[in-house]
Amino acid sequence: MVDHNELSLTRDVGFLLSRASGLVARQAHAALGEHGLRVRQYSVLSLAADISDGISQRDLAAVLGLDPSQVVLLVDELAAAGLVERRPSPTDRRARLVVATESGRKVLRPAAKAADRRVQEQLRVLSDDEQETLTGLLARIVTSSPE
Amino acid sequence: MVDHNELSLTRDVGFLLSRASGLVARQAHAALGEHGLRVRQYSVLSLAADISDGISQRDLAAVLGLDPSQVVLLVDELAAAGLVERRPSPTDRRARLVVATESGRKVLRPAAKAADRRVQEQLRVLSDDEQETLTGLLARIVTSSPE
DNA sequence: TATTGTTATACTCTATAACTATA
DNA sequence: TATAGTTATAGAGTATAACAATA
Repeated sequence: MVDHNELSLTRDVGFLLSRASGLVARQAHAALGEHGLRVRQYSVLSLAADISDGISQRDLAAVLGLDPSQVVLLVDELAAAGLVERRPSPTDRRARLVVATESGRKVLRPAAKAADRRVQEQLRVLSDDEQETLTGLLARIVTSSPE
Repeated sequence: MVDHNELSLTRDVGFLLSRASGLVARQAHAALGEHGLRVRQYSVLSLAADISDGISQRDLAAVLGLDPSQVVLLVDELAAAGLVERRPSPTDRRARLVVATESGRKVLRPAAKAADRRVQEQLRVLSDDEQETLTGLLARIVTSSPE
């Protein structure tokens, strides 16, 4: 056995972020899998459902922190499953707006609930206030970072 | 453009953890790369250096949250570079203890400093107190999770 | 029987470069 | 010239299963 308090990694923010993220992602992945979604697909579908006019793939990539080429494949998969569709942008003939279909919204709602329930279970070591604090700190890191 | 405040993902802990972790890992990866290390290799080397008697691969896997089979490859790479060595355990002939070599410690120190500097730059949106709070919250999530 | 380390495999994630069509 | 989307590729991360040696 190993005493965690002796280890520099135990106080390393990068390591802790990676570990915590991995643990939570694993739970989310398991919960979403029962609804036929991977985490990445879920996040794309969630964004497409949030923005009723549709969102360009470029904006999807920016919000998700992904390369646009990765978004293409994710949207391909969701479109093949009938959960989103690509519509031509009325203002830019290069762009294609990704919109959640009715079927996509029907899948999204219970999937979101299932994932949230699982993640909440895992975060129950933190009080509601502490979870709020964590969310706020993480959001500031994310929004302050360029690119 | 997209207004972040309208999006459910912007308040999703799992998403924020994944984004923040990715952003920090990218910086750490860039800084460590200049010292010939990837993030995973760095964390193994750091643990091996912290525990002077050596640490079994099984314990490495447990602390790092990795599968033991992944640790084999990481230790292979570090051993090939002369940064760690595998010693037979005096008490268990199945186990092999991973120990940092003198050369490994010489690589580790500046690498750790470079990575820390880069990550600190990225986290400068948070005060020292806030960083402490974040670290504490993350540590509780990690240590409270089974497996 | 269970555990330590190992090999193997497959899938996902991440990073990059290059191309097309439009702006 | 620059941008939106696309295709292609390669390396790294992650998840499993199975096996030999040892406990």
